[in-house]
Amino acid sequence: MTADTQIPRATAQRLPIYYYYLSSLHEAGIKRINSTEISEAIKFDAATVRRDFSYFGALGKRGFGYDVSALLDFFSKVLSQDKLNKVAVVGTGNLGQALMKYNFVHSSNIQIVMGFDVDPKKKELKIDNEKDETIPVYSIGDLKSELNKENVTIAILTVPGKSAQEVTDQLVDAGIKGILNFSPIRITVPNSVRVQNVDLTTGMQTLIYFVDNFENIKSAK
Amino acid sequence: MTADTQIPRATAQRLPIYYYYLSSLHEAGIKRINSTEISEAIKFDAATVRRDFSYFGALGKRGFGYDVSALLDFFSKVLSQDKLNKVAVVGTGNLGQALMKYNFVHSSNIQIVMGFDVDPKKKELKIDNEKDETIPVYSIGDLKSELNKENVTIAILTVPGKSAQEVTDQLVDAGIKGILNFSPIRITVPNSVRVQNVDLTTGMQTLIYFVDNFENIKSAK
DNA sequence: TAGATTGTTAATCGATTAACAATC
DNA sequence: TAGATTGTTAATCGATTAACAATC
Repeated sequence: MTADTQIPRATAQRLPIYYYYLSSLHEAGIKRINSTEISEAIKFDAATVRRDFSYFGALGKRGFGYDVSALLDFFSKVLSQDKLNKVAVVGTGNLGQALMKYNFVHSSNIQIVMGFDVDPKKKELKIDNEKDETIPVYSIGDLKSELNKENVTIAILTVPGKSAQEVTDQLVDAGIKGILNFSPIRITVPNSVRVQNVDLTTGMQTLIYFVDNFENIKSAK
Repeated sequence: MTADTQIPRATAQRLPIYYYYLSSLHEAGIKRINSTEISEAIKFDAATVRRDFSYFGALGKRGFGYDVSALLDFFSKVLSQDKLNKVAVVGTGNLGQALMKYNFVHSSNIQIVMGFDVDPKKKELKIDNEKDETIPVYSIGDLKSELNKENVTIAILTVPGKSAQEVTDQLVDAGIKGILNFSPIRITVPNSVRVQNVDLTTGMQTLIYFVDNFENIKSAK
C-alpha cells in the first residue's frame, strides 16, 4: 500500500494483470509460483516480473519463489480490493449504457452507481445484470451535487468527442479525481486528476491497421 | 498505404488519434494545420507528431504546415477507412452483448456481423442501435464455418478468462487474423495473428490505483 | 528575401532484459 | 551443503524530445 520507491507507470499498469493471475492460481489451489511460470502465463519477461515485484520490497524467497496467498493478499491491498469504489458514467449513449449494463460484474470493488446525460429524459435505466440493479441517470447540470451526495470520485467519460473537454472541466470542478476516458480525445486536466484512456474504437482501428500492414510493423515479436 | 520504412508500434497506435483529430478539423472547415497546434490538441510532443508523419514520407510543407484535406485523405487510406471490416464477437455475455449493442456506431468501417457463445440458446440478439440491426448468435462449434461463410477475419474476444486461451486456439484455427482481446488474460497466438488488448477492468483498476497512490507514481507529468 | 515550419539528427529518458551475485 | 530462484546491476532497446539545418 505504501511504496517506499516511486513506481514506474509501466509497472503500475501491470499490477491488475498480476492480481488477476494470482487470483486464478489461488482459486486453483496452487500454493507456490516462481517468476518463470508467471512470465509464461502473462507474457512479460521473468526479469520484468521480479523487477516489478521488487519495487514493493522483497516479496519472494530466493531458491523458492513466491507464496501465492501472501502475494495475492499483498496485491489485493495495493489495489484497494477491500474497499468499494463508486463510479459514475457520464454520457449515457450507446457506449455508456453498455458499460452500465456490464457494470464490472466480475470486480467486487467497482460499482457504477449513477449516470449523467445532457438529455435528462434518459432517466432510470433499467439494468438487468446479475445484480438486477436500477441505476439512476441525472441531468449533467446536477453533476456536482449528485456526485458529492454519494461521494463519487471516479468517472467514466463516454460523451461524444465534441463535448469531452467541456464535460471534463465540469467533472474536475465537481471534484472528480480519476477519469476513465473512452472518448478519442486526449482531455486536459489539472495535475491532481488522473486520466486513463481506454482505446475501444481506436484499439480496433489500430488492430485493423496491424492486420492489414503486418509486414510493416516493427518487431511484432 | 505502403510504408517504405517499418512503422514503430507506438506510432501505429497513434494513427487513429491523428485520424480522428483531422476529421474534426476537416468538419470544422479548417484547411491548414501545423505540428504545434496538433500537439496541443492531442497531447503528444510536436516533434513526435512530425516524426510520426515522416515515417510515411514528407507529408507537410516547410514554412507552411500540413494541408488538412490531403493529410486526412492519406490517413484515411492508411487506416483502411474505405473498406468495411466485418467483425465477430466471441462470448456474448454482459460485455459481449454491450459491445454488440454499441457496434462502433461512429465508425463507418467497422461492423459487428455475428456473435458466438457456448450457450447456443442466446440466439438472435435483438439490437436497437441507430442502425436497428439484428445480429445473429451462433454456437461456438460453428465458429469456423460461419466465419468463413462471411469472410470475417477480426474477432472481439469477450469470453471469461478461464476459456480465453482455448477459444483463441479455435479462432486461430478458423483463420482469424486479428483479435481485440477484452479478457484480462494475455493470450498466446502464432506470429501471423495480431492481438490488441483492451484494458477495461484492468484500466479501471489501474486508474483507482493511480488515484489512491498519487504521490507514488513516477513522473505523472 | 524574411519568416515560418518541416524533417531529421543527436541527446535523453524510461522500460526491458540478460546476467549473476546473494541467499533461502 | 547443493540446487534453485530471487533481487539487482549493467547493457540494451525503443520511444520521446530538444535543437537546428533544410527549405517552402
